[in-house]
Amino acid sequence: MHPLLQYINSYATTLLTEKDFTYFIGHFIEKKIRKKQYLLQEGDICKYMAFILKGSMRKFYVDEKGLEHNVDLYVENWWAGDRESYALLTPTQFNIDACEDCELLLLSRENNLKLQTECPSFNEFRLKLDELNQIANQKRITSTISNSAEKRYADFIERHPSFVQRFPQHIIASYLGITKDTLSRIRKRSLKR
Amino acid sequence: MHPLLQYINSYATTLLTEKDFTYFIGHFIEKKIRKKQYLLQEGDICKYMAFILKGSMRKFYVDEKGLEHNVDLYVENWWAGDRESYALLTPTQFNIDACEDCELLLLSRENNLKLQTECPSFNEFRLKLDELNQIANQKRITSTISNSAEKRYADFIERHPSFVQRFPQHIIASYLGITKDTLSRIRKRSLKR
DNA sequence: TAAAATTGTCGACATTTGTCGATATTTTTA
DNA sequence: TAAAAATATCGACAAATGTCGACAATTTTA
Repeated sequence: MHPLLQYINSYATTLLTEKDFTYFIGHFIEKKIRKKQYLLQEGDICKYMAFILKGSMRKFYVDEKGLEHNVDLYVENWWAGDRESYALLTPTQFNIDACEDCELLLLSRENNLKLQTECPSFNEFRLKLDELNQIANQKRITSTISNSAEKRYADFIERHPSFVQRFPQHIIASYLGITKDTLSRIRKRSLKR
Repeated sequence: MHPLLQYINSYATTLLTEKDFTYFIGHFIEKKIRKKQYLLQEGDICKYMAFILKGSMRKFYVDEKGLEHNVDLYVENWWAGDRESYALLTPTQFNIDACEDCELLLLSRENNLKLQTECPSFNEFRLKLDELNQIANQKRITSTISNSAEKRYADFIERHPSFVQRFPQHIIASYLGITKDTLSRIRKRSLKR
């Protein structure tokens, strides 16, 4: 089964048939991008939401001092994009690039709206996904405002065990809001226990 | 016009008529709660999402040391509740209480689902609200992981100027992930400029 | 209105985290 | 395969933030 069909149906109560899926998938554009290539760059309008079939990506912004801050990490079966820019058609402040070679399915805003009206399963899926997303954001915010760096890293490992292998430490550190040096110390300390 | 009708219509493209609204509002329960009373307590299932007509509330949890961490602040025209518990019917780890006397409109999960299927404007509104919510969460996460306490407080004032008057400092401090003492110092420093 | 609770501030000190330059190792590129 | 870039670690020191006890001012409660 196509991974996107499997994914959609894992969220919907009324399943998409293989036949409907053929129509459905026609609204997506296949795209491959190689490691370090950009899907989105600061100043662009985010034209597509990208469903990741294979590979990993990160979203980051560059502050006044020129430092990168990684705000999101993505792997298979996640959506990469800047929702603010996508919805409001404003220039994004973010960059998204590939951390590993990627296979993506791009969905434009127009096709997104089209599927929303034409395809009830997709609509339901969208609501469900937003719900889960909000739950995940709540957890991340809660952890970030109330825990030490050490506890945040422990939470991170628990929530995303595979990420530890797939993203370099300095990117994970930035995602957690700490420096690579601090993360390095935390890991060293944790070995001693 | 009823504030909830005004609110819904500010998000929907197809407006709710006054007549439809009469049916619509029938799905909500009016409730008043006084300052310091609880809407939700740790261990409860969150049965209702509460639309705030008047007043202010906070969502917080109590850590192992017995310290409160304020994860969300709410005022008029916001929704208070724990979405994870509401959607998945799991016991919540959060508490929600009133910071000022409140007038609320409660929407049960059943009525929520009912409105979703029966009322297209509500459905559209829900999607739109989730979208804005995610954008706001992205901003909060970005600020929290990449800025100093001082900059986070400046961001907070910019995004929620009225909150500074309506919530005590120690609650705002906790919301920002810093101690009341640190916030007190930050405010003192900022006076000198 | 008096007592109690809440709120905000402060100073001294402790702890956590950041900064920077150096270096070793691994991975990528030419 | 050699050179370059990326990654991870380290120590010394600096800066930011937390902890704690005290206290004054304000608000709430009885």
